[in-house]
Amino acid sequence: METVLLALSPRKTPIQARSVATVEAIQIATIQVLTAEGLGRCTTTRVAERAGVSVGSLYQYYPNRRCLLAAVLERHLALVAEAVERACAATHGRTTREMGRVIAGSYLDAKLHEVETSTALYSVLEEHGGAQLVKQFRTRMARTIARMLLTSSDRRFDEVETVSEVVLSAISGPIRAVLEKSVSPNLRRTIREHVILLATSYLREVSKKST
Amino acid sequence: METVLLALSPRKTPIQARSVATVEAIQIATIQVLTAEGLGRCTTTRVAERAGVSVGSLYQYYPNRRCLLAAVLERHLALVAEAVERACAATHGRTTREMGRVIAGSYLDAKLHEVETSTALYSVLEEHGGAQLVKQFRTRMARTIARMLLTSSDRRFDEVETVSEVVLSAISGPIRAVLEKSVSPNLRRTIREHVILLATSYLREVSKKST
Amino acid sequence: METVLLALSPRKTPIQARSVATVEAIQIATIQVLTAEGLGRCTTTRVAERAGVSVGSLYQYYPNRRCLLAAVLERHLALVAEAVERACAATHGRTTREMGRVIAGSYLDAKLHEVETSTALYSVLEEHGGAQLVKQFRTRMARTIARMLLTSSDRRFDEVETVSEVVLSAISGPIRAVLEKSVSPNLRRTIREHVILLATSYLREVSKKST
Amino acid sequence: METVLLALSPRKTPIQARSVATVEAIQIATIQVLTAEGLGRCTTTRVAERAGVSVGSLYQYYPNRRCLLAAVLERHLALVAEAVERACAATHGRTTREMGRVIAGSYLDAKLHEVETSTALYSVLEEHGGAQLVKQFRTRMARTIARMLLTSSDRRFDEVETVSEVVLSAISGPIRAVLEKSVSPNLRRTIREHVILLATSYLREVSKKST
DNA sequence: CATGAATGAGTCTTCATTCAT
DNA sequence: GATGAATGAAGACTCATTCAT
Repeated sequence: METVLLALSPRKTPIQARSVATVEAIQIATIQVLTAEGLGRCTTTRVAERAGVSVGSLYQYYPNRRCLLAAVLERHLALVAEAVERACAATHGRTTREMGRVIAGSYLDAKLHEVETSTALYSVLEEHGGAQLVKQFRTRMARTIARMLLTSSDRRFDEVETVSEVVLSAISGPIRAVLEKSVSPNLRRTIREHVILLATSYLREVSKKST
Repeated sequence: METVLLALSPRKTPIQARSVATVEAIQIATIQVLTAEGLGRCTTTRVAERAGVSVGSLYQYYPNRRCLLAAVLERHLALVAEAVERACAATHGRTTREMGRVIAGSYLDAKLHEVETSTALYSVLEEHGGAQLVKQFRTRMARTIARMLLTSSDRRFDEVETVSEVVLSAISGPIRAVLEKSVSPNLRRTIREHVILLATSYLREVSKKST
Repeated sequence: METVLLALSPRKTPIQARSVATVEAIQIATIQVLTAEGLGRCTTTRVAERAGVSVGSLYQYYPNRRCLLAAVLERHLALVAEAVERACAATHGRTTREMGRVIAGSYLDAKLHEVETSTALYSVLEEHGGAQLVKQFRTRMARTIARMLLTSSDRRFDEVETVSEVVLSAISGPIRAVLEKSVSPNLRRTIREHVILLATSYLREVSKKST
Repeated sequence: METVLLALSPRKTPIQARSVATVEAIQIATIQVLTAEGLGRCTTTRVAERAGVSVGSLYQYYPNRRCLLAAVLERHLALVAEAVERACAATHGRTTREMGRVIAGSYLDAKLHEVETSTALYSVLEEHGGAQLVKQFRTRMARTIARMLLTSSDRRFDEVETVSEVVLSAISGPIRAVLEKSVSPNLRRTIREHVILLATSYLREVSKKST
């Protein structure tokens, strides 16, 4: 619903322009409230207030709180997934080392790019079908990664499915830690390297040299 | 909180024994309700009912809902941490490979040992200071691991702090995935191996051979 | 209200024709929504949507929801009243038995003729001044009946007022029952006969033979 | 639920006494609010306020508004049904005329006995499954009446089922009219006689002399 | 100490109505 | 005139917490 509104709106007739602005404002407000107050206090009223619209308007675009949260989460996940997919697409046929680098790097960067949102949304994960959404997007990304791994120029993988799911989930742990603690740029860079190391060394370990 | 209560009751007179039983019942009930109904519907009334006591009694032991949840979470984290610490203690002076194996294995096993609890508690993490508790316990475990790594018989580590935090958080990602999806015992074993691989290969990569 | 609008538009210029069509559509939509969703969920928005017009337009014709409902109810009551009145007019001077037959029959038939509407509107009765409207129309019908009874060829009535009000209200009970239960055509015919019997026997009982 | 609470409470322990009082207060308040404000404005908040308790208490005894209204309606219907049944039981074996008199009389008296309640509840009929409740109780009463009619000392009935349902519903129409208009005691008495006449003449008409 | 009835602030959600376009 | 986005008051319902018994 909301995705549709956002996705397709090449022509913004005056009326729709207002709507789009409202929806946008609500999305942003949701993240702000989430960050400032926490999931528990992220009420529809507060979101609407922060967005500068009435509750009624909020409900015009989202059937209920659950869907609002899910929509915001989904949007974020989609952005991250797309970033990773773009990076993977550009790395087909390269070495496994480069692939590991790309996986860890693009994921980390995408998340860091919207730190606020990422952090705010962790709380939404466990409820509102958030877990399911994450699973869905993770599967989608894992598939992309698996496809890429099969094109490695120097190594051959068995069980690409499992392997890609494991790298992905392994990476997200440290990333989360980085996001939540406010680490110094320096330490952040160090950790970035470690995460890449984690990915590359694991990938090498579970693959065989291809002649 | 609850730990405190327990800690302060070395002598169990009949009356105190009852208290302990009640506290125990409440803890268990909390997890059950959490599992069955979700954090949102995990109300003090429901927990008390399930535990077979009155709400009033519940409030005798926990000043409020927040503390109840925190106590349950803390207890779980403590169990896991202790398991990992025990395992680490028994692996001082061994090879890095064995250490990686032990870290991943003990953590995974401890979590799997009380799957229900682990899964139920994920939702509590983001609220009620759960994140902080987790951070605290993770730091404690990371420290234990760091100490162990320094005793490695075959390898030398720089930045043990960072390394141990990274392994730990890297491991928890896949573990969580295993817990949430109900995977077949077979796949579970496969993943277990992969997680161990992940840990050992990373540890080798970030260390140097010690002469 | 709506009746007024209709009354005042003998000439139907193209524009007014559209208005009439719109009003008609709204009336029908109201009954449909009432039937499908119940009074509580019969909102102006839903009615407008069903009628294929905007809420704004609906408010062009009816100042508020209350009036809309009242108008629909009034229209229905008027139809029934007119049917009964026509039947009565054609029965002046006949026997009391025929009169009872006509009262019960015409009322029942008029109601059955638009079962949907009748049933849907029961819920409107108790609110929106519905009760008052009903009272008003019932009085009007009772008066018509009273006038007819006085022309009976074979019987003489005292208290025609009371008598006609009693028949009328007595008849409506069973009719309603027929409307609400979905009875078989067979049983329906049986009940029809009984209702007629009810009316005729009562009328005979409360009247005296006229010499 | 509520019926149960009321029905069985031979021993009123202190604690229950409070509950019973609360429930009673809520029931009364409901009728008062219904009378004073109408179904539409009969909100749970208002009822609670009028009853001098908190909304929370109301919801302790009734799961939702619907059930509250249904409970009040049911209680009233039960009272009326019982009155009619008692009267019928005492009239087995008598003449049909006496039976008609008893049916109409007891029904009318029972309703008049709690005019306020009766009137207030008409609005509840059409919603909240009220219609169904009424149908249920009417069926119960009709059955009682049917059984009685079969014992008539002077007349034989075919289709007792239909007959008793028709009398019952026929009677309720005028009764309602009496309740809603505030008629003079005099007219009320007149109408009472007419209703009885209605019942008796119909019963005679649909039966045959038994030898 | 245990109990569980009572409280009422705080949620989500709906809907009649208005008014800028 | 038509439209439908925006409004916000109001309602149903929940639940952490207290306290008289």
